[in-house]
Amino acid sequence: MGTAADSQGTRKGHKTYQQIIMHIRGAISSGELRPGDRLPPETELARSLGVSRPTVREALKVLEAFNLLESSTGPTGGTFIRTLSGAGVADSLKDSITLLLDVDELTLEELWAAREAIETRAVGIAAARRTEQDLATMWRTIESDEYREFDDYFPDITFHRAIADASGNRLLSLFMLSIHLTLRTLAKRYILPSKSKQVSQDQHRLVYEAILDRDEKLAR
Amino acid sequence: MGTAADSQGTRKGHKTYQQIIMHIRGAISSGELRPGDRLPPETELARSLGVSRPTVREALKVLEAFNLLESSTGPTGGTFIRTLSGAGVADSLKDSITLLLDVDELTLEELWAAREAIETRAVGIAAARRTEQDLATMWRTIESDEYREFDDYFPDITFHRAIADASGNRLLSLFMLSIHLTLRTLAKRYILPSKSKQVSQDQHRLVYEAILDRDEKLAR
DNA sequence: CACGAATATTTGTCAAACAAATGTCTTGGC
DNA sequence: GCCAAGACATTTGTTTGACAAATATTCGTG
Repeated sequence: MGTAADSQGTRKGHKTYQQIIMHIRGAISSGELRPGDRLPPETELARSLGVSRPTVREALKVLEAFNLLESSTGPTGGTFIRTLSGAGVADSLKDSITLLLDVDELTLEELWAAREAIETRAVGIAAARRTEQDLATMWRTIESDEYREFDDYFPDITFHRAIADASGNRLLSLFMLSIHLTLRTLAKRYILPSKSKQVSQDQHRLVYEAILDRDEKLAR
Repeated sequence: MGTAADSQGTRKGHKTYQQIIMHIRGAISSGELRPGDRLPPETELARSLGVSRPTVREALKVLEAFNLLESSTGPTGGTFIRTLSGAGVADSLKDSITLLLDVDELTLEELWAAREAIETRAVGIAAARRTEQDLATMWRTIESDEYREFDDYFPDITFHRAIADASGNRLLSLFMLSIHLTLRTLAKRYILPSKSKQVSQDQHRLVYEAILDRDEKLAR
């Protein structure tokens, strides 16, 4: 068996609501259910699955919490398959990382070091495979007005995301984004001393130019 | 607002069951509820919160799916706070990554490249700050019989985890573990051509000796 | 003393209903 | 004919009450 209990009861699932979770999850994995698709109403789902509505709902609420479904009321409402995105996963991951920090299963130093480690690699990869479009995006984030107004706490995020995206690796981007979201969450709790925006911006321009020159070492 | 919808309704929570999720989650974050603690029975919880039991259950099932709670029946049973661990988060993350792969929001190449990127950094950090105990653990994984019997598909996992652990960064370890769990899951689906175990083992010994010598470049 | 059955407790599931939200349709007025 | 306001229909959200299943404890009996 796995080192930890399998989340979502993906393995055993002898409980009814877990079987339903597996069922719907599998349908999404196989492409049988695609983003935008609408599930039958809960009562009908319950009937067709041969279970009661509360049991169906327990399953739906779990899948909803994992950003796989979304529900709304009304005639045009219902339960819909969400568009799966790294951003959604990163947001969930942010919650988990925040919790680990809260219970001291992780330190702020480790979080920061991980950010540095991943970003360093991402910059290296980005420098090697950058495209004109990536450069344009990065340049825009440095120049734009929106850049400064984006977030009082971490205006950096947009820029760092651009770097991660330029690496062309969506998993690294996901990890980076989750770390940044966590930092932003922390910043909202304890008002961190805001770094000088101008200094930050200058540093960004240096990194940008290094990537422009494909100079991996300098970029790091 | 956030770039993506906040998972678990952490933000708004105008739906009752989401408020309960927030409530319990907050109690765990603040340390009010600690691992091993037992929640009141569902009926009593419902009464004290002023809601119905199905509503309470929808919240509990979500928290259970996130590996924060576990339930069992019987007099000694009930709902308990789980010990939060990176392993649990990594396991959940594995499910999400697997789903992203299924719907082509991620490629196997990106997964593999991310593993390489993170591990490379982890090895570098590990080489710089390795302890005798870390070395002992790594050596044991190379030598032990258990090492070979651990998993038919990826006996590497134990060794790679030892590397990540030696980096002293639990977040990097978490990321690494989630990637390895994903690979193992994929390996179980499609029986991958098994790499030569002896070759793999020899490579591991080389990495080990490099870390022993604190030679960062060679380790990479 | 040992062992099995009754028992108590807690989660798991079911059933039927009402409340809230939200489009759609109808109807009345102009 | 057109438009707006209210009635209506549909779907999720929530409540109530009950029964089933699992399981540790207790009690009774050999």
